[in-house]
Formats: sequence, C-alpha cells, structure tokens
Amino acid sequence: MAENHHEYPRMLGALLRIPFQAIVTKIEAGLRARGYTDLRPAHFVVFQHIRPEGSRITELAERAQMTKQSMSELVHYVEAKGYLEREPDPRDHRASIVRLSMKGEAVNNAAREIIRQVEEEWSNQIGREQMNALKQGLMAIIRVIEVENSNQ
Amino acid sequence: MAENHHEYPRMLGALLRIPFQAIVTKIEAGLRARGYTDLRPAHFVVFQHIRPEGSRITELAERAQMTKQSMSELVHYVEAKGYLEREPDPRDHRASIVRLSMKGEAVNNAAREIIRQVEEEWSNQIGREQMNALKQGLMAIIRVIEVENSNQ
DNA sequence: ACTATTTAGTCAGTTAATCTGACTATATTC
DNA sequence: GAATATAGTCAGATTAACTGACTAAATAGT
Repeated sequence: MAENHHEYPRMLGALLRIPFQAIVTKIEAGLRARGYTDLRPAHFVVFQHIRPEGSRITELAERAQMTKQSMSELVHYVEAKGYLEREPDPRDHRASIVRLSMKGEAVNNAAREIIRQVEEEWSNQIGREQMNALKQGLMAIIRVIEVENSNQ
Repeated sequence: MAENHHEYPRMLGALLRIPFQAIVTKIEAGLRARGYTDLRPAHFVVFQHIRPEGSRITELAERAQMTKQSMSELVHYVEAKGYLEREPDPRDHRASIVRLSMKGEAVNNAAREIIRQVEEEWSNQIGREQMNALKQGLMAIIRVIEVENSNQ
C-alpha cells in the first residue's frame, strides 16, 4: 500500500515487492518454457518449504502460513502430477512424509537455475559488489525476522 | 521454489520473499489493529498502483498485471467500503477516474507509517548503513527491471 | 461523413485458492 | 485406561481471479 511511485521515493514495501514479483514472473515463465505447464504459482510454496529429508503436511502448512486443509490440497495436486512421493511416517501412523520425486527434484533444480540466471543478469547490471551488499543486507534482515518469530 | 533452507545458502528468490512476506504480514496486522478490518491483502494492489491524481481501472489492471475484470471487482469493493471515489473522465466518456477518498488517504498513510516503523526497527537491528546499502541495491535492481520492461 | 476498428468498462459464468467446521484414527498425558 | 491432543481428510463456503460476450464511446481509414 502506498509503497510505490516514481515521483516520491518508494517505501521499503515496494522496494522489496517489485524485485520479488519480477523474479516470480521469471520463474513462472522459465518453468513454462521448460515444459512444466502444470505448476501454478500457488504450488510453488510446496517446493519452497519442503525439506530434503521430506516434510509433514502440517509442517508445510505452518511454514507457508496456511491451513493444513489448503496445504493438503496443494500437496495432493502436486503429488498427482508426479512431483512428490508420500510415505507413512513410521514414528507416527497418523502422519505421512512427503518428499520430492525425481521429477520434483528436476523442477526444483530448474527453478534454482532460473533464479541463478536472474541473479547473474542483475549482477552484471548493478555490479557484483552491490549485489553482494544487497544479499548481505537481506540475510541480515532475515536473521532479524527469525529472531522476532522465535520469541514472538 | 528451492529458494530456502537454513542448511544451504538461500537463493535470491527466498532472500527477497522472506522480508517481503514479513512486511505484508505486518501491514495486514497493523491495519487490522487500527480498525481497518474490511481490507484484505488482495485489495492492497489498488492502493499500491493508484496515482495521486487518480487512475483508470484499465491502467490499474495493467500495472497490477491482472485483467480489467478482476481489477474492476476489487475497485468496486474498495469503493463500496468508502476508500475510493469515482468520477467520469471528462476527456473520454467511456472511462472513469478513481482516486482515494479521505478515508482512502487515511489507510494509505497508516500503511506508510507501518512500513516506516518496520524499516526503523530493522534498521536499528542491522545498522543504518547496511539498511541504506540494501535500499540502494534494491533501487538499482528496480531500475534494471524497468529498463527490461520498457524494451521488452 | 460514415464505416470499421479499437478501447473502457461491465455482466455472467467458471475455475482456482483458501477458509471453516466436522470427522477418523492414532498418540500422548495423567 | 480415560481424557485430551494431533495428523490428516471430507464437505461445503467464500474469495480471487479468469474467459467470453457485450455496450457505449473514441479513433482511424477511406
């Protein structure tokens, strides 16, 4: 809200939003170009939050800040398209563990590759030094956010 | 996708996403706390893109990268709640101009204030210097994005 | 000048994304 | 072992966004 506009200086919200949106758009387009046409932006959260050893649905829901019912649906869809595998959790028979399938790993790598390319392009334009400063700043803020969240 | 995780270094996508999400969450909570309970995140785009002199619906739709039908609905809702005023465009009788009402300006200012506070808090944590470097870097990237978009 | 085309916006209907509430089955606590 | 909490699903509702068809006004072409 009220974050933008060429005329007066942009607020931090818009400063973060515009590059983030741009990168999301590029990931979408890049995945489509590579033939992954059955994944929509909503499904990205599954890939964003799943751990390499696999995650529970409840855990994914929590990390993505949505209800477990909604996450359950997303996982179902993504699993049905072959990007996920699911197995019962041996320690807790109520739960199941979802992890990326080989196809899932492949999209994930494709997405990483796209992001890497975008970073490189931007880095070429603004300079490696400024890009590094930017990343350091973002990491510092993320650490602050994580502290806030942990002792909320 | 594949942007996160404590274990290995985060990708640029996650570096941008996490602070952006955090700020959106804070804006939501802050507006709710100030009594603006009828605005949902979807409506924020209207405020983000409207120009001080007012904007057309088609223009807002374009800037928000959505269809004019969808934007039309959002504008309707936000207008019905009293945040917007609408008047016919004297230059083009097909179009109308929407602009913020006094109530609309008030939420906008509230949102700006919330963002300013978040920036200040973060700045206190990471240091004014690093915050400035971060903002400079984001602005530089936004300039790159704007050039890309203009000669796409 | 008038016909054809484009543009601004709405109406109607659909799909996608997310929510709430109720439920089953398994775990945990006391 | 009974009471309570947790993981996940099912069903239904709401919200967000889309496509297609349309009206009215503006612009372009001849």
